[in-house]
Amino acid sequence: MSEQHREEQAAYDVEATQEKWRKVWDDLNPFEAADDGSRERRYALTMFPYPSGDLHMGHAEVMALHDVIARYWWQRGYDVLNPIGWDSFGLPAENAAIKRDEHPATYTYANIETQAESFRRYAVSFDWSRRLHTSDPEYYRWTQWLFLRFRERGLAYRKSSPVNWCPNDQTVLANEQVVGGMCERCGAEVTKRELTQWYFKVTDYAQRLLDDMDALQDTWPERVLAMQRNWIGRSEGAHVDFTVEASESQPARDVTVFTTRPDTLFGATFFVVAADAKLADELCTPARRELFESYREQVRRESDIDRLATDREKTGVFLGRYAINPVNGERIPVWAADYVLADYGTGAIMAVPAQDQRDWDFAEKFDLPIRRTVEPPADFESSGGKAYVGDGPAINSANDDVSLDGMAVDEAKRTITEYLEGRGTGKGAVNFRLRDWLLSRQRFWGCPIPIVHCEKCGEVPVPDDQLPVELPDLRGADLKPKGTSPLAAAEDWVNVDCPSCGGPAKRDSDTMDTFVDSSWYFLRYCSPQYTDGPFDPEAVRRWMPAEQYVGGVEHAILHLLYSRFFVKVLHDMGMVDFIEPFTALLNQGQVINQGKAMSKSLGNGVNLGEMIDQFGVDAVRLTLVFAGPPEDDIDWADMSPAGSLKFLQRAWRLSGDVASEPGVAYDGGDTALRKATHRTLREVEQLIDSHRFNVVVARLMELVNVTRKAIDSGCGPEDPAVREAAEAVAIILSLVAPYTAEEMWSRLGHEPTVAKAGWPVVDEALLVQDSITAIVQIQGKLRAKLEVSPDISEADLEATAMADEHVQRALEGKTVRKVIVRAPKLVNIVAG
RNA sequence: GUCCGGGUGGCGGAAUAGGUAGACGCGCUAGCUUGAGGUGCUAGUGCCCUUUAUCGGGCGUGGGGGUUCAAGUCCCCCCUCGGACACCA
Repeated sequence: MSEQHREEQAAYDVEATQEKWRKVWDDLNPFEAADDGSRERRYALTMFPYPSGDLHMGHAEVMALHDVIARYWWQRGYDVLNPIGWDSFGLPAENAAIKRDEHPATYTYANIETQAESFRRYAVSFDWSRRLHTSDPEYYRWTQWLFLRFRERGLAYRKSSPVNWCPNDQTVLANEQVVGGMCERCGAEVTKRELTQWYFKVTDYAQRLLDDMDALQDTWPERVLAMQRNWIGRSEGAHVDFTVEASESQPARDVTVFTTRPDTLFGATFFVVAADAKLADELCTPARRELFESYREQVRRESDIDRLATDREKTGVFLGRYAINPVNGERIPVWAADYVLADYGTGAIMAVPAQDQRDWDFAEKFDLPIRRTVEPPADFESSGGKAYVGDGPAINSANDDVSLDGMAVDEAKRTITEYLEGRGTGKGAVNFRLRDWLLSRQRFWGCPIPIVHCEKCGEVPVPDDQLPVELPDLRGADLKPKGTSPLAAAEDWVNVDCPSCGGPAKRDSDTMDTFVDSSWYFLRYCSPQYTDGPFDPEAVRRWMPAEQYVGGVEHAILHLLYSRFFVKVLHDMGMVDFIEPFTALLNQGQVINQGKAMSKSLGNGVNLGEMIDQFGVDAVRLTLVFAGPPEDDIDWADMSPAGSLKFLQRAWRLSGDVASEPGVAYDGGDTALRKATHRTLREVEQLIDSHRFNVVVARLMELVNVTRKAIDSGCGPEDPAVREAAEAVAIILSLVAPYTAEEMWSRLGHEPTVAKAGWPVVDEALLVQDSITAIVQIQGKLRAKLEVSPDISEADLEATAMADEHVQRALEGKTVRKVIVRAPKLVNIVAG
């Protein structure tokens, strides 16, 4: 082979190859779901992107991993639904547009086009015919429709309460969007505001959201399930009624507390109400008023971030009142403090300092009594013990009718709860941390809430036949956040006739949280053009639930919890027949650089476009898939896209060396190579099922290596087994590197597209091994390897092992005590 | 503090019905190719000892203990890194 020829053989033109096949694929359009019942259906779903800027390394990783699954399903002959769309409403687009003095729609749709083009170049096997954007009226019409149905079921309602307020974005935030006291989007410190807002009643579904996770136990990442359980925060305990004594100017009243430790009721030595709760205000005596109000001011000024500081000094004020402990009649002082949360439980607690560290700290600070009602272990006090939260016999816990003394915590809880229930002063209760989902936003770029407020009729839903309530254009208007929705200023839009009485009325001017849009998009994909409802129930029955959902762990709570909630409500409405939307979930890791998340401030960002320009789409995809297990982070600094490109060229070169004709019978081919090919195919099948894509690549590399050897120094390029192997390489490679695979396929004499070549049928006969390497251990240490028949008897294997010269030498002067034989793989000799 | 993951060569990572630790790749070393560099190709590469080269030996999966003929894998204790939640009564 001449040098020049070798040079030509050595590499293909990455750029030109991409150009060439892009056009061919556009014409072939191979990835539209047939949905005709001819083949078994599979739904491969990936979290749809938010249209800010172009695609980045993170997108590249998810899509590379997701596409391995989708493309494998195609090869296996399934009818695959692999749709794409954009989560195109939302604050970041609105903020960016304001900054650029553009309309959010202009900015958003321009970004979508850029991203769509990048996805096509990146060669993800999407069904482009089902593309959707949540900001299209055809889509949000049904978001509004769903909102109205939820409202009819009492699951969407308005209430006034203190809400999380982002002073920067000038809008409210759901609890889930406050991260560490900061706005999830912009990082500003979140404050509180009293506002009337729309909520979804997720709390009605708390128990079911928790229970139904059992079905996801083996197919969702444990940490996501743990985070959701944590967020739902179910705790069992009891409600206990305390009577707060009358003061000079105020009547007596009952106040209920929630506790998980009703067994410690005899140890309650004071009573605490959340300082920012209405209850504190109501209980406070006139004499303590001034102190209380100044304390409350101080609490309100504290942002959530201050409250997060650990080891904070306890603060509080006495409210001048006393509560009566229902089991021992004791008068205990009522305090207001900020360590009790207004929106958890009832906003009031019984304080049991002996068994709760927070109460202990408070008692110490304000010199309040402490009385143990659970006996700590003997060495507890001497080792500086404070609050004791462990198990132990109850002490000091008896009145004339009931005694807990001597009981373990569980038994004491049961006993006291029954006692309280019998007396009507308490009962067993379950409490959840989960709050209702606050969904209204005072911003422009979102789905309008389809409600009209009429002075006469009150809240009036916009009739279904008048949907969608479209966003007014407002081009040129000032969209800057002012604390009320910019929609409120669009007079032509806001002022309408009441749909009920025809009188003057105003539209609700808030828009919905974008998480509402994304809670049902996966259903819309099943029938994106459907006009009689949000989705065609038949289409959804055919495709849902999605077999595989791929996306980032950042949505572990928000999006995934809300989507689960939506599906359960739709199930109760009889619109879907399943209760969980996503059968399996895969959270890919992050792409980081030099040990740190990529960021502008660190200047360690890796530009996806540049990487693709330099190494090509396939090499970038291969690098991301080969880097490690999909759920682990990838440090780009440790990766070698140049090495990936090198491998792709090696694989590609095989296709040029195959000397047999397409369609040749493989039967007569070299058995060793055929075995390697079929073993690889079987292994790859299993590896993909268990998401070990990095190992798939390793096995593929091995197959390329043995094929290379077969060509150069084995059976030679004419052998049909070489063709079989090269074709298998192209098909496996098509899951990760579609351009190179297509180029190989073409050079092997086939028509496009390799993506639908079909997975080769594994010949079981070729998986049978003629011989197997048995190992011989002495004292558990490897001493010899034997090539033996796979069905060798135990006796024969032992005899062969004992006869081996290495074994003989190692056993010299020793007595064999015991021989363990596991035919055909192992012999272990114990000698001494 | 609580919960969830991890700790395997210089690096990314393979390997669990307990049975050859380090597959595959990166990097590195030597050689060939080349005017040079790169690419490409061949060989080697866990650590230590022994040997001219063989042959061979010892040690090795964060640390310590245990179960077992046999432990990266199972059990107990500890160290450590990462993530999530965090005054949730």
